[in-house]
Amino acid sequence: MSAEESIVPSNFIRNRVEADVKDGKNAGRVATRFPPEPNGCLHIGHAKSIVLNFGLAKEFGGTCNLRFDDTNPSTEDMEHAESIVEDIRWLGFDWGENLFYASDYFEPLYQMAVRLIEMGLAFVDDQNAEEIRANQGTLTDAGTNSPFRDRTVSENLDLFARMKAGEFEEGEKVLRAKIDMSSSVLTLRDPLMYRIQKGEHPRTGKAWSIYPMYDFAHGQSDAIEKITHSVCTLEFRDHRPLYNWFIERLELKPAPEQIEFARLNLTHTITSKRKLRELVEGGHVSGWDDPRMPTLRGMRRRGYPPAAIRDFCEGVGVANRDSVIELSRLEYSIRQDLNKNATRVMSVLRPLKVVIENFPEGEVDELEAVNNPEDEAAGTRKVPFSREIYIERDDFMEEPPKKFFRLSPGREVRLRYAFFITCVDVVKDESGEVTELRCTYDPETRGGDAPDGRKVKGTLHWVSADHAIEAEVRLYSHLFDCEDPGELSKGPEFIDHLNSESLEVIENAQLEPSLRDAEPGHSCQFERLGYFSMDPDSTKAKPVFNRTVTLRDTWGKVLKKEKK
RNA sequence: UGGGGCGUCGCCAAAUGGUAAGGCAGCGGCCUUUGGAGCCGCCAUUUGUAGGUUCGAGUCCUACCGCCCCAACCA
Repeated sequence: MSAEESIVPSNFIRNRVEADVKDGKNAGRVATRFPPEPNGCLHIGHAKSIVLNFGLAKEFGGTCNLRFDDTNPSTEDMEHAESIVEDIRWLGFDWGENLFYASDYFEPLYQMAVRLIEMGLAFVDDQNAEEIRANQGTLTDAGTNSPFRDRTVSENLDLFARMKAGEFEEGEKVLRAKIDMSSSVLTLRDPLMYRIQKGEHPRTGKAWSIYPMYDFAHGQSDAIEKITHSVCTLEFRDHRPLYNWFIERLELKPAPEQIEFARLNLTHTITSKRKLRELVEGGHVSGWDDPRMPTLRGMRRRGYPPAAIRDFCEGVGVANRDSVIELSRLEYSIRQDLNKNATRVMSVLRPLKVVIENFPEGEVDELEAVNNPEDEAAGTRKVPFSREIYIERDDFMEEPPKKFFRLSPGREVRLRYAFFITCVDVVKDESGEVTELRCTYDPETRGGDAPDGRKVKGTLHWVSADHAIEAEVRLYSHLFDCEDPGELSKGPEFIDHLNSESLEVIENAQLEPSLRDAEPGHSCQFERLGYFSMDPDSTKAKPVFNRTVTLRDTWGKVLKKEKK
């Protein structure tokens, strides 16, 4: 690790942990956990939490457990758990033997509930959901005590045991903590601890007919695993008093400490589980792994390197105030990684044929090209040059504006790693569309430099027409046309803000032949265009490449500005 | 509305009573066989507002303004 990389920005959580370690709290031990619910797909927001939790453990020589929060069998399944495992591994983290499930603790949790009943701190409530809600009170008014609140311990014990035994139907009874129905903290108004669910649990099957609620399960699970710092998002702030209440009453030691931080938000995207699902089910994207999705699977398919995602998550910092990160910050991390690591290749997205009139027909010249100017060890490769080549349509203009220094009639430019060429003629069809360029080349400039020292302003990428591989290229950009699709509570639905140009498919891109043996997942830079990653949809006959991210494009900026 | 949080540059974010880091974005320039990368420079006389305490305040106090979260048998 270089000195540069080792500079981890400080944040309030790291500072807290550091202070705890220094104070000798928990004998200096640090244990965190990442607690996903196996009912959805991991996304960039989860990545931040993963990086934070595993990062803390690593930095302080501790452990980070992966714990599935599987307390609601009606919404959770093992398929999600498996995909989550795969995603976290891909992101680059390892929990060793420390894979746990909240369902591992159903028995001890049940015993804890019994103890609270015995202490007179929990009771079985016969009210149904509507009644409980009605007696909950409002933000300003206290709730009212359940008529069943004063049942005797033995009655509660009996009822709870029978709930467990499956004697009651769903919704018929719940177990609640006896705290304070007039508390201004709503989570303290006799919160539910257990509800009855008759379905099958993916791991425990039919063994239980009662399941603990989040508030009753999470803190104690942390305590059982001897978690020292239980990091969660801001909306759980109000749950902290309850988190601590259970742990204190049950005298669970050492007591874990809940610390809340602000979840990650990104412009031009959404991370709400519900909305993500709507995108998939509504057919607005091709699936959970659509390269436009902010899911880890989507980003993987898009070609985002896991190290870049980690760098991004660390780079944006951790705070306890809501924030929205600009997408450009993510792209910066992606480019930074790929610039160092991706090999360069020349591919033409929108081909324009160029005939080199003075280059002998049938002859092929093998030119040497650098694989990665940022990494000498990446070496060089040979690229075939011949009489007919393709260049990018955008690289030719018949009537060039002032700052355009690519090809135009009479002008000389460099073909990268090859020769200087001069455009001598423009061939058009009846409609006036340019169909072909006739050029001459200067054999003296082989490799790209003129012995007489003359300079050219432009350097173009190109590919030999006879040698090129035809490919499909999918150009992606942000899924939404506004910065905050998630905040459109008033006004149009988020779905109405889908960017109609988030995917452009090019069917006949021409790739450099060295890409012939590439495998899906392979990332490279198409010089002057951007970074691309080979898609699993690829076939031998027709490779498919996804654009991961464009290169920074200062010429594009100039054009945009002049349009205005 | 009761409670809990939070307001530092367009976006993130440091600064823990000692005189406003850094990154992204943006803007200039240098360099360049990628209009990429790299390099150099510019970019908060001021921390939501108004008062107060102090030799000294982004940090402490008061009031006000604004934003977020909480009334699932979800997590």
